[in-house]
Amino acid sequence: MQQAQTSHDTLQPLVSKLGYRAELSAEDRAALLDLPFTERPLERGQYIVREREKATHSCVMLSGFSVRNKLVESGDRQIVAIHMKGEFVDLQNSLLVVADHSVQMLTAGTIAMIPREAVVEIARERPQVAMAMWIDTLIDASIFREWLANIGRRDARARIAHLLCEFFVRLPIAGLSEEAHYELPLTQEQMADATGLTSVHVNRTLKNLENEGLIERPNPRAVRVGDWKRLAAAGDFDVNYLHLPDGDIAWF
Amino acid sequence: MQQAQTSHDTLQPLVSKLGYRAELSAEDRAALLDLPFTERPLERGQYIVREREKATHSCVMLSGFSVRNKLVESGDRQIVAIHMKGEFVDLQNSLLVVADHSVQMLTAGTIAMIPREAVVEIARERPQVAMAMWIDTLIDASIFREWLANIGRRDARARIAHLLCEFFVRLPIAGLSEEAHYELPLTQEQMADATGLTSVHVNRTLKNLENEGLIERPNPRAVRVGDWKRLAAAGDFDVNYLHLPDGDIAWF
DNA sequence: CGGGAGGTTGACAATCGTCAATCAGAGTGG
DNA sequence: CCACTCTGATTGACGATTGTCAACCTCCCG
Repeated sequence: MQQAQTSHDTLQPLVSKLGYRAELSAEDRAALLDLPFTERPLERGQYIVREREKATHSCVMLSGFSVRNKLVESGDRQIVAIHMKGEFVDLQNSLLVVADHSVQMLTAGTIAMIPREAVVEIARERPQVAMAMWIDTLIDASIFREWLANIGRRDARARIAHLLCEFFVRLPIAGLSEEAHYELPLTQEQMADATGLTSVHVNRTLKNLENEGLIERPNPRAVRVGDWKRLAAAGDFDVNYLHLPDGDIAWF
Repeated sequence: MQQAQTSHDTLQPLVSKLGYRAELSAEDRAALLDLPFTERPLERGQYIVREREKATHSCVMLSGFSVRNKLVESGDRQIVAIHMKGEFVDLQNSLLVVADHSVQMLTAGTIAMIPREAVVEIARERPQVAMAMWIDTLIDASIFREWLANIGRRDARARIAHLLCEFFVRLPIAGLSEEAHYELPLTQEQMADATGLTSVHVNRTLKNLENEGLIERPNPRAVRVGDWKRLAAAGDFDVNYLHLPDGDIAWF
């Protein structure tokens, strides 16, 4: 079943992630690693799925960042989620058949494409795998809800602070940063699309957070958290919505 | 397993709904109807689950309306979903253990409370039921994404029009209205909490839609759709995100 | 060296929020 | 039947957060 060009461990990031969601037996893990897939390198800006198309595969991020976004009539874009290594990007699109949003690469990276039928089959055969994927979907939904509250009821300053906090927590868990600084994979315009603001206002808000010492920015894209407590307070940030396993939330 | 005071058909609205999501055998349906539950009448404003609490039951709406909401630090409320008859209200809360949002009755109504373990068990034993519930969760998430785009990237007029369109489509499917008019279960303040606006602005926006003939309002809570095409256009409304079975979307 | 994408800044406009008063309708007790 | 009260709807005046427009800057890359 396996593609020749890839090793048997390619899907390991996925297995690790799902292993947090539900107890998986050795057989469950082996079955996941044995899922058929095609590895595909993608460039920055490339589309994985387009709104209204029928998706035939589910994708797992192996490296790089991607976003899910929707277009509104005015032509404006709303980014509804950001995905990183190990995450399942469009279970929804392939199970729901007609995609209700697009998925686009934010940076260059690689994905593993798993045929829709293989996902359905493993879910049918292995209840614990199905449960883990279901819980993964539930956590996705929890993040959407938090974003709704963020965009609907917080001002620009809090929205940006909240987004920075979310990266600050999620990146190290995906093994993508250490210590208190990281490189943002988003342009200011993309941050605007994620927070319901404009790029101009995002720029001003970042400057503001910097002036007050909540963050430092060695360069426009790098963020160093100057004062975690104050940043979290400014963003009204409470990790609960990420539903992290106990071990990961020790210090937040 | 069944509670004495309730009939064997009480959960039928749930079975019908899940039956749309995936093929269910007669045994699957019987197993769902046999789920243990407690029927509970609730008053307007009563809480079913509170943020940060541990939920022990999943609830199915039997009558009335409920909302899921989150509070932000300023004390403002964001309504993230509205539920009606037949819908599973907090699968998420019970599987994720710690609730990331509250669930509150919008009107008086009754719910069926199913113990968390019974839900997990039926999902483990019956792959098709698990699949249906999973897909249900995916559709919930699709609605969250549409709301994100609505709140993040549309102006007040479009947000309100979109909300009215969503009710206009969902109510008859739940068997709760006919023809082109319905009674809104939301106060204007609640509409504001659902759209990220203020009640004052909701009021002005409704007047505006009325003046332009997109809707009529025999009384403040009743809505009669005056011109569906123009209302849908004003709200940038596209039913796709509700992922309705083909039979239901004929005329939208 | 030139081009382009993205970041930064200022002046100005507008959507939307705040505050506060008034109104309409439903329920309640006398 | 009539105050009385309470919630929700309505309206106006005013203010502010955020958007628009446009210029310029900076860095990277071919």
